Amino acid sequence: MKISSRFTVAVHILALLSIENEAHCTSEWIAGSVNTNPVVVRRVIGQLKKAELVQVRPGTGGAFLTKDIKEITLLDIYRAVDVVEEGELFQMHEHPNPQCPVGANIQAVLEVILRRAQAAMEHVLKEVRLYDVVHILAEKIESSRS
Amino acid sequence: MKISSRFTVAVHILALLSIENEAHCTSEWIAGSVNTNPVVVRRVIGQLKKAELVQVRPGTGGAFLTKDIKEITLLDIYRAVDVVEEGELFQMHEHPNPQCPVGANIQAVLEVILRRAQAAMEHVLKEVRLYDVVHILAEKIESSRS
DNA sequence: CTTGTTGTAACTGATTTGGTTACATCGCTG
DNA sequence: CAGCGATGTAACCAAATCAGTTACAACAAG
Repeated sequence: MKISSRFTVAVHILALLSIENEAHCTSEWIAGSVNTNPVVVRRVIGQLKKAELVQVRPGTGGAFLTKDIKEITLLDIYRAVDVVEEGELFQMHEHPNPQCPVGANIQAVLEVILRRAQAAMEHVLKEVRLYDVVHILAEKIESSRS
Repeated sequence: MKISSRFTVAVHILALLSIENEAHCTSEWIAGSVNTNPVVVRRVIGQLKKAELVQVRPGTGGAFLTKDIKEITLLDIYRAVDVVEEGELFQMHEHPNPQCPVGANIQAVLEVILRRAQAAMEHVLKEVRLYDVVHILAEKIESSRS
């Protein structure tokens, strides 16, 4: 089971908006970079708009960032695209037998541990800013140009 | 997107085998505690067998642990049930445009970061032994008995 | 030989995902 | 003011995955 590519696509889009900030970034153009369908891009951008990370010029089109890339963490993006419910990365089996001592208590025990595991993962995302991604990306682009 | 309940079910099963180690633990009996179908239990036990965490008495049936519960970590169980491929918790979108500088490089940049995030999560699982789960569980059972 | 259990295959319905078509809406521009 | 290009959204689809279920051959013990 994998976390939906919506998340990595969203990071791709935002990095693109940052690096190509002069361009007219239409959904079709972005879709060309991601290699997907423009509607998929618009759906993701819709979620990023709700999270107030981007705006779209009405009528003429084209998306752009609304925040400093130092102010956006990967966790913000991850939350924006709603790819994992808060505290529910791990699925529990519903209704274990309350008559069984193990069944009655296992969920509570696991919940604490698994939330901690999920939090550790999300903590890493929180520590990485879009700025860092763009920065590393720009370095790679620069060095591959030579 | 959630990680399959196979994992939490597997932990439930192993904790049960440890706590009720005198009982004749058939798949049907275990299914009664988990509240699922015996075949689901057998499937999970099949994976736990491959990982050499349990054995099943042939013919007469009944599963039992083959290791000390201090020697089994939640990560071992998580790997046994094969619920997330190694290093692939996050799905990337295939074939971003190599002509686009961002498309050509974004994957490599993200991979490093996302592997780190996944590793952080799995590290927490590695630090928790089945022993710890059983221990907390036994405490809860004891206190709820009063 | 009968009984109880396992291992496995096969099928199901539900859910999610990503892709696609279609279309109303809205600014810009000629 | 009419046409063009872009957006937002609904609707539908195929593929994948899950968990549940039925069915059955194999096996050990009594």
